[in-house]
Amino acid sequence: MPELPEVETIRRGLAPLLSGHRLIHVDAKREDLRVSLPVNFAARLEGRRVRTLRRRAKYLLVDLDGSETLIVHLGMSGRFTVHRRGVTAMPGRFALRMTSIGSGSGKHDHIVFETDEGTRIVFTDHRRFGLMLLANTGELDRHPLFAGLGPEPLDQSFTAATLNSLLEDKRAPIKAALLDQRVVAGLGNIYVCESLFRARISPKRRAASVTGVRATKLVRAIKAVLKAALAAGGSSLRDYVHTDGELGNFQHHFNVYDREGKACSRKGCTGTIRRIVQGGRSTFYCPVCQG
DNA sequence: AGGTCAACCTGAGCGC
DNA sequence: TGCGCTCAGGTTGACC
Repeated sequence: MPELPEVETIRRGLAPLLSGHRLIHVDAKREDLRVSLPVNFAARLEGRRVRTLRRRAKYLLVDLDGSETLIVHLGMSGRFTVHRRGVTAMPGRFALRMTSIGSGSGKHDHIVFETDEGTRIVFTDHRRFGLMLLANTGELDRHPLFAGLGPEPLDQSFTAATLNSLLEDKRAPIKAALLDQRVVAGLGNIYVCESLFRARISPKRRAASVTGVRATKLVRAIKAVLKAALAAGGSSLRDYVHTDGELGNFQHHFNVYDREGKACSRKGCTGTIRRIVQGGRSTFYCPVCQG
């Protein structure tokens, strides 16, 4: 599930449960995620108080007292489930499952956090492409995971001029360039496809040729798509269908993603959504709108 | 140097 | 019911 809108939705959902609270117990049932957990991971977290939750690109950053930050990446299948005593729902929408049963004993439940309120937050990741690391809060910008990241697409500083300078000289197709986290940080396959559709730019177009009005439209489209997805609480796909809490519903607003063979949704367009493979990943687009 | 692709891992869905 | 194949929201390291 996790591109920028999903990670941000999770951040907003977890923040009130974690900020200002102490981690009383941490249970690392499995250490071999994409990167092995730091040594003594659980022991290093137990007793620490959470200051704030931030997000950079698709990373969730949990600032702890003692100037350390827990870095979390959800990979392809990572998710958090919240279990509160007797509580089965929370206001608002997030891509979190709220339940009072079955806490943390599933086959792919890898890490369980318990706070001083008795809230249990379970990290589940069946493909184990996610990661959790610890780093000094003050040195995050220089951390190898963050040093090369491009701008946040929702920042004011992300403009057509910014995008232009990032794309010049790039011979790769615009689709591949936008997936490159060094160009823009936080976009994934869904929102790249949706943004290119909204800007009516062919995914096959050479990145360096996206200039002028095209760059302006693309930047606007990226921001609009991300904001709409955020307002919907992100997208919930596939393995999320069995969840029993409030979930994001942006998947119902997809114009191209996973819509191969379906009619283009743009009014008056008679095109059919096509699926092609670029860089080993599916691209969905309307050959009429995005010719 | 930059671009492309396989690999990491597990499960779901499909055709037979 | 089961086998074999393809595909999945991401990232990275090896290769041209």
